[in-house]
Formats: sequence, C-alpha cells, structure tokens
Amino acid sequence: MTRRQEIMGTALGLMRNKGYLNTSMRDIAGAVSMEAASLYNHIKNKEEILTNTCFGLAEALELGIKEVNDIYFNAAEKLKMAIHNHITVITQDLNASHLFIHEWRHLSEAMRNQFISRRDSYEKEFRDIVILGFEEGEFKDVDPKFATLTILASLNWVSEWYRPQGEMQPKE
Amino acid sequence: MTRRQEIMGTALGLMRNKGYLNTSMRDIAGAVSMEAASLYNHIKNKEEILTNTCFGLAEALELGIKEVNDIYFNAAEKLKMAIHNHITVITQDLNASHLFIHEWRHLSEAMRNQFISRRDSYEKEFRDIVILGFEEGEFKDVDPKFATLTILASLNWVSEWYRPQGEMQPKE
DNA sequence: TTGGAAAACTAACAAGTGTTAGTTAGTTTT
DNA sequence: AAAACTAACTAACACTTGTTAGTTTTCCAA
Repeated sequence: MTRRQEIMGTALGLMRNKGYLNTSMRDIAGAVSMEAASLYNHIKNKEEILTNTCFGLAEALELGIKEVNDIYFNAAEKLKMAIHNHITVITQDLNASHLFIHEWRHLSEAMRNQFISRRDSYEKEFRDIVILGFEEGEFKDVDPKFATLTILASLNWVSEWYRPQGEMQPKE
Repeated sequence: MTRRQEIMGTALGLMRNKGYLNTSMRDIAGAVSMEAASLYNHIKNKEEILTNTCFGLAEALELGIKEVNDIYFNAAEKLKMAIHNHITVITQDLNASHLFIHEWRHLSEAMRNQFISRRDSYEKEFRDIVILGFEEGEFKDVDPKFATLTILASLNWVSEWYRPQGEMQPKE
C-alpha cells in the first residue's frame, strides 16, 4: 500500500466518524504520524479526497447499471440485478460510501453541479427500470417515482448499518 | 413571531443548505440583518440551535409512537399509524428534520449519547411492532430487523425529496 | 418625560483553518 | 561523483471561527 492510499484510507475513516468539515488536515496528518504540510507531498489538497471518492463511486454505480441494461431485458430481473450491483458497490468501502452519500454537498460548486447531474441521471436509469416493470404489469399499485425513491433510500441507508462481520450478507 | 423564533427558523434554513458546521454565526446574523454578537441576546450559543431541534423532534416522534401503542392492538394497524405519525412529524418542518437526521453527530458528546439512546429506543419500539406482525403471521417472509431498518430509511429519506407544494400528500 | 430593560452595536479574544515557502536528509537515477 | 527526486520537517501566512465585554441605541410602561 502506497503512502497515498494510506492517507486516503485514514482520511475517509476520520471523515466518516467526524464529518468532512470537522476533519482537519492536522487530524489526518496526526493519524498517519506526520505533519499536516507533509500531506501535500501525496495529495493535492483536502478537496481531492472528497472529489476522488465521490466521483469514484459515481463511476462504479454507473458501470453497474449500464451492465444491467446491456444484459437483461425483463424488468424484474433488471431490478434485481440493479439492486445487487448497487449493494455490492456500497458495501465495498463503507467509509467511502458514507462520504459519497452524505458529504458531496461540500464539493466546490463546479464539482457539485457535475456530481448532482450524474446522480440524477443514475436515478433516472433506475426509475426507468421501475417504470418498465410497471408497463409490463409486473409491478403493481405503485407510483414509479415514489417506489424508486423508496428503493434508493433503503439501499443508501445500508451503508449506515451494514457491517462486514454481521449476520447479513450483501446478496441477501 | 418573536425575534428568537425568526433566528431559529433562519438558522435551520441555512443549515439545511450548507450544513451545520459550514453555517457560521455571522451567516445567520447576516440573514436576519444583525451582527453576530447580537444573536447572543436571543440564543445561548450555536449548539443550542442543534440541541433544540434534535431533541424537539425526538420528543415529537416518541409521542407519536406512544400514542399508537396506547390505542391500537393489531400489528398492521399499529404499523400504519406509526408510519403516518412519523411522516406527519418529519414533513412538519423539513429544515428541522434534515438537521435531526443528518447533523446530530455534531452534538457535544454528552448530548450525542443521550440522543443516540433515545433514537435507539424509538427504533426498538418500531421494530417491536414489526415483530408483533411477524408473530401474528400478518407480515411474511421478512427478517424483522431488516424490514424495520428499510422502513425507517425510507421514512427519513422523505425529508430529502418531499415538497409541500408537490403532488404527493403526507397521508399517501 | 423619564427610567430601565431589551436589543442592537463595536472591538477584540484565543483557537483553529487550509495552505505555501523554504529547507533538509536520504535515496535513486544519470 | 553529480544531479534529481521523494518525503519529511519547521515556520509562517491570511483568514475564519464562536464567543465575551463593554457601550450605545431603541422602545415601552409609569
């Protein structure tokens, strides 16, 4: 593991516990036993940590839903796989996921706008699957918009309570 | 409306948009057209804003679930009413709800511990309803713990997308 | 009209923020 | 052996933070 990865990982851990703004460069430095200024030999600045993880996860999620749309045709199968892929990504690195879900609003304005639009288009692809299932008559008695929001809310909340050592596995 | 209420309301609005830590006393003061120092004639300190709203909502939610447990006996009815009460509280003041759900971790340690334990006991009461339904054979094929987490996740996420002017009403 | 509280002000504080500059020791490449 | 690179350091910067002290203005009841 490079020093950079070590710094990134430690930073994510601190930020998950204390929040992005509440985690200072000196906190991060202390946790990897160096001075704050030395961090800048390895990372560009504080925001890079946030930008990197937010866009990294965005990419992983987008990849997951594109795969689903390429392979499957039946709405029920699509939805199942989309959920599966989403959970797989989210549970990969819980600290990163927490940042991705809760701290993106502290991106600089330009990055934030970019982030929001990618997030919206991901939600749209997800919603399209639910709508498809609705048209196929597979899913009933639901408002597609509402159903999608509910599903994504549940999926994202997983990063709050999921523990790798716990009794429940991602697939379940 | 007293000056205090005006300050509180404005502060919650700012904090919803920018986050608690990222909202300075000078920001709040500016938004109500006074100097930062003058705020202290009306509120004790910054944390009082957070403490007040977090514990205010905690109390409202606890009240709601106690009422349900007093009146209803059937699990399905209980759950329905518990959800209804929860949504009613959450949609009452979206700014306050956002703070309650996302920023409680910035309470001072003593307050935070108190908050967590009240939150846990609320979740337990909720889970007990689901478990009751499971035992009654009313709800099937679900792990009660998992179901409860999913329900609460969805309910809390409502504060992210619900708009009073939107097409959907709390009752739905 | 006046006395006193309420609510605003100015000025300052100590602490903490992200970041830059300049330097140094040790290692790698030329 | 010389040059370049890596990764650490110390010191300082300009600025922001929540909060307090002391003073002045505003406003209402007597």
